[in-house]
Amino acid sequence: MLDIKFIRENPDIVKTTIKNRNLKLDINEVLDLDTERRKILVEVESLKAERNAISKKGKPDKAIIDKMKVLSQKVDDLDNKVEGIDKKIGNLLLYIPNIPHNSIPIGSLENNKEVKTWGNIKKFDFKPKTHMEIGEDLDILDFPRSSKISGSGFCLFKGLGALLERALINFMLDLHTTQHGYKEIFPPFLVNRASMTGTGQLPKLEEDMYKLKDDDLFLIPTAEVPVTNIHRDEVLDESELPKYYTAYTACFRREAGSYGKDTKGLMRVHQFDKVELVKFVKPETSFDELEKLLGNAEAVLQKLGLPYRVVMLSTGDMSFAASKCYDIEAWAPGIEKNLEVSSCSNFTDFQARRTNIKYRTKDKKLEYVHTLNGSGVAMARTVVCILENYQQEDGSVIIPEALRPYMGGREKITKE
RNA sequence: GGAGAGGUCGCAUAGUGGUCGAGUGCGUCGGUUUGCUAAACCGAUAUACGGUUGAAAAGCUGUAUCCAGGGUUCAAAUCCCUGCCUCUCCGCCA
Repeated sequence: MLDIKFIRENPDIVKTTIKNRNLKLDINEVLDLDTERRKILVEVESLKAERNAISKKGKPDKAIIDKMKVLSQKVDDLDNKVEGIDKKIGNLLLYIPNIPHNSIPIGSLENNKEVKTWGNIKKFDFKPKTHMEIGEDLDILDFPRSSKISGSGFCLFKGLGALLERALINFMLDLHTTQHGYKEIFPPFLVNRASMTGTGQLPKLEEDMYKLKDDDLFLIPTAEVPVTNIHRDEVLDESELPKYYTAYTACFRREAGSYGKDTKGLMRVHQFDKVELVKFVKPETSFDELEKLLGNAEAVLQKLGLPYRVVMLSTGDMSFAASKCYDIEAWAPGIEKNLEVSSCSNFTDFQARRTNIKYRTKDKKLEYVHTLNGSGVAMARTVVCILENYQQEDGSVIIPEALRPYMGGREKITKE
């Protein structure tokens, strides 16, 4: 969320932001409430000062107690008013988006800017199969049975398919920890309400989350949630920054409201594996750190030899917490689609304010850190791309060289 | 799951209703002293939200915060209730 002081002092910037993001939102209500709140604060605080002064003198006589009763009643009333206003302001602030960086295009979906492509789209001498067909033919993906076990939108990996999944997890974690300087984290997959609110999934997106009602716990939709919350309500020292974390977790998404869209195979499933990258950095470095983060995610696809493009999202297409965001889309020749396998964002201090993560500067001041995260990368769709890009006419799938050490030296997936 | 103990400033501790403007020790920072170091001594030592002065840096000032949320009271760190977390023991368990 934004600082109310910033909104108070820069209403025009905020209004322009809302317009550029194609949102309909009136910040005048917040500004009016803020003015009213400060007016009441002046009044109630002076009453409290009076009460404290009397209280300090020790046991009062009857007349003074009567006066204090009246005074306390007034304080109560005004306190309730302030509390009510605070709640309203808090709610409204949750819907005011982050300020986009001035390097990104203004507009919506069609204004997204392709900033890079890598690799060559492979030409096939035969009609390439979809990953569903490949998975079934090789008996490594089993959708009928995952439906029996759990319902639609799940996947059962078998044999070398399961090994491929495990190999990808290990390959990515090793790459990020040994080559890119990230610390490996294995967090809880269930988190409490405070954590979900901190990273912004709640209260807006509660419908999209799997929830354990009896315990008020949520299944994480991404490792971003537990990993960012590692430092919630903490003050880091400047010398500790930047902090780089990488974590494998399963991710759980209800995908409510996306019925009928990309529902086939592994493109949009309720549970998928992902290796996530999370950074806590000093404000002045965060946009450089975003470029590095993007490079770390790209490295995964390059080593796997999967062609992709990088898209800089426009103001209208970016999540409201992000100031700048790149999507990486890998090509899947079977289903003939670009699949989003990573999204790398700089949230500036938007998330840090919400999660209350600060750092102490050399001259002992407290500042909010900047947080970033990106997928490095999301597994299910990457499996789609590997199967479809590396398929052979005989039905087998060549294993990318980078993964072979993780698959017992195997070079090919064939029917066992 | 059962029984008990506990949660106060960076850490450790004191604090059974008003004089708590939260004491003390340690740590940290600044200073004095000193050939240097140590010791000793002196001083400082939070955050948030307001108000106000100022061009700004910063200052002055008020309020809140003793795990969290409710309650009692003219007045709560202190009394009551609920929740969360930690520790000890018992039970169950991969």
